[in-house]
Amino acid sequence: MPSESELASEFDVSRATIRTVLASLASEGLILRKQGDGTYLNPLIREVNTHLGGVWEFRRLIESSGYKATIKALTTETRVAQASELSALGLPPGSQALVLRRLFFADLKPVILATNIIPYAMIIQPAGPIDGTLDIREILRRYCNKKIAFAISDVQARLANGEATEILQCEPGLPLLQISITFYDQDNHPLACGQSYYDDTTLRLRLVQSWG
Amino acid sequence: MPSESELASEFDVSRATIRTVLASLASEGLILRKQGDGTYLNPLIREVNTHLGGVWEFRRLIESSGYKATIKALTTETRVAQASELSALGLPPGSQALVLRRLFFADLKPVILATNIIPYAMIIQPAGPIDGTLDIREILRRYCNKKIAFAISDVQARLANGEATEILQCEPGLPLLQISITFYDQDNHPLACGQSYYDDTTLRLRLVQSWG
DNA sequence: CAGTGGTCTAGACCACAGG
DNA sequence: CTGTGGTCTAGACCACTGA
Repeated sequence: MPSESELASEFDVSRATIRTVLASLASEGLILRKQGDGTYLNPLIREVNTHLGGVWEFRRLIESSGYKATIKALTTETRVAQASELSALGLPPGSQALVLRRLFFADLKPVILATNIIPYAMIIQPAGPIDGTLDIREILRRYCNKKIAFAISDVQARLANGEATEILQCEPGLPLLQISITFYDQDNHPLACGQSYYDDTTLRLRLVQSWG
Repeated sequence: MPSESELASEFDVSRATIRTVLASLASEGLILRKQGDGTYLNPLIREVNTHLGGVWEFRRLIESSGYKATIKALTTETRVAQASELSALGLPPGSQALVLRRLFFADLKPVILATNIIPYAMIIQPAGPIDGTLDIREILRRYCNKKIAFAISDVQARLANGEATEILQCEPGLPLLQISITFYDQDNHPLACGQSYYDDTTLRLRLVQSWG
């Protein structure tokens, strides 16, 4: 790649500005920087589908694995939140929540079953019909006017239960990745949570980590 | 937290220097920054054991989950590398490799069974006895004079096989997390690879991801 | 040796939040 | 309005690499 100075003069900005951009690319492992030598593209990066732990961006994850991603909204219902959801979202018992059930396909194969829970009180009223094929970030932005600052996720190995085997069309007893995630805003308030079952036989969860 | 200007004058450096540090902390989700307001510590960060996808730093992972980490070196042998190892490491068929087998304990419970493969040709000769309790980064640095630039890992759910159930003292058929990783240097050459089985019943793999 | 990235300075202006 | 973080400039010196 061109040197920092060359890039700086090419785009007519200071070298410091170029450096901030390159630093963020390097932290994701997209480029490799060698002091005294130069900056190089990482040729292996095409094989990676997850950067910086964004394990829940399923659409991008499927597409960067070379499949066509389609999202099918299974159900959109309002119900009383369960105990685990109440504690994750910091809600009082009996709170209503919007539950989005979605299925992600890689090409035509169902690979991820995702359930997202949003406190009903957080949704801007009047709540029109919610587009279940949207990214969770976009849903929170559009229907709740909230912005995700960070998320905490648990990754576990779980056996497929009855419902998951049926929807994902897999054998009972197949081990699946279970991803439980909670999204927070900048004030540390939980915005939404979710639980996903990930069939890793077709779609590998592959991530890169770099050391500057 | 103190403002950028305050920190700059306190440590007698420029604000740009402070910003570099804070930016790296924010990218790991350790602090939350709000324009027009201030910088805040993320109080939830104690509950997270993995930052930036460092899913293979098992010692740190165990300790940050509140357990005492001990590492037991099971075996250290030199053998012909297997097909999957040859392809991961870019070696010709028949190459010798050093195989490190290690067991990680959380308190007294075995939680992670890790196997690391290092090309024999990469080890600085004469090879003394290798300390199997060292971090893989430290092993590569000390015995190979190599530095890891980045790593690519696959995370999958797998059923415990006979050997893993025995060593990890778990039920046969228990789903485990399988982490397959390859380490690379700055020139994109593979340095080592590894395969680990992770019992997530005691130790949760919990990671944070942030959006600036 | 010349050129690279790594680090740093001392300013500047802007967008934004809170009182 | 003041103070915050976000962005940027135009320099500087250093450590390191490769020829």
